[in-house]
Amino acid sequence: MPHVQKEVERFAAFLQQQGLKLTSERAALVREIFSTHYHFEADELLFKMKEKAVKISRATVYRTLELLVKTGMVRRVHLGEDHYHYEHVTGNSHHDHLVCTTCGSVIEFHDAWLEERQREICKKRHFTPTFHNLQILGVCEACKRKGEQPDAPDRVKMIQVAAMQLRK
Amino acid sequence: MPHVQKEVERFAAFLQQQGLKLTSERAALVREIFSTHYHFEADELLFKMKEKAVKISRATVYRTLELLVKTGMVRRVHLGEDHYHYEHVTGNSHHDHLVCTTCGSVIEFHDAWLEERQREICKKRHFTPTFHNLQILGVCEACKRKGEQPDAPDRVKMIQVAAMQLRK
DNA sequence: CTGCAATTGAGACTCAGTCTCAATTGTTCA
DNA sequence: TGAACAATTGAGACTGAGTCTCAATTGCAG
Repeated sequence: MPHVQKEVERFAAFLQQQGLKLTSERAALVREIFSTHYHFEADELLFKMKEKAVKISRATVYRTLELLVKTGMVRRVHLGEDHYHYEHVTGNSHHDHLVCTTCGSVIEFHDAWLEERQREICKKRHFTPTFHNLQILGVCEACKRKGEQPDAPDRVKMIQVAAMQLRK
Repeated sequence: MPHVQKEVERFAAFLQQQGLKLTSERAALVREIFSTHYHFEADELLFKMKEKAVKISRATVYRTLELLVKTGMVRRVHLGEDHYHYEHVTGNSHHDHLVCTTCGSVIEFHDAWLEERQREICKKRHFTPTFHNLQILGVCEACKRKGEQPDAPDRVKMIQVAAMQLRK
């Protein structure tokens, strides 16, 4: 990922401008976040850092995510029915999510028409939108084809278990 | 609210059909839920029942909400950036939400065009939708007019405090 | 190189929500 | 009507994501 360094610099610039410091922990987190494509959870990030033997505390992970959300480099999203997920924001535009309730996979999509219509709805109600969040829950093609197979051991659950053990 | 009794009966029918029982606690909760219009939180409901001197435990509140969600009489929604909220479902159709991030007020809306477009998007991706959740966050007309006033003590926070004290 | 504000880690804490289990209650059937 | 028994309840322990505190550490401006 050649862009990662650029993202670190973007964050550094923001920090400086706010009178904040670019610490090694913050840089490491940004590098990690921007070198993967997937949506992630805070604990999952914590876990990955431990795996790489980069020691960063839970508190710092959350604090850094908060800063990144403030800069707009990371977005907090609801997926499915659970707690928060995060996704990094690169130049590319806003998108929404199709979430498979069987396997947890996420398909991103963007639809200009949908966005435009939302703007119209807001205008009609004299509401000034700043952000929106649309998830469509359902069943993805692969799961539908597989039919009612017993729940596969899924990635999310495995991560949770791993994170729990770490916590000790 | 003359409809409330009808809702209790609807729930009773569902329970019977599942071999479950209509207890006084369940009936009281349904009556409470369907005699208010607003979105509510589980703890808020618990609090209201205590206020009315109807003793119902936290566990029962959550268990009953779960049943009501299963019947489709109540819907679980994300509003703003927090935990869950619930809303009762009467005959009327699905709707989405405009959520004011300043005062927490919620405007419901329904737009057939939006819904139709979503169906098309799903079809194109071979995704079988079962449900969706759209919130548009922003600033409502009243708050915009008031400008940048210091945060008013809001309803949500008050309820949380009250609920916390109860918990003891 | 120094000084100091910003930052960190460890772990206590919060809070919504879940689970357990003994005691209670609604319903079915005689 | 009443016995029998499964479903339900309440109290409180527990969980897990996220927040807070504070002493020790670190980045950076001068």
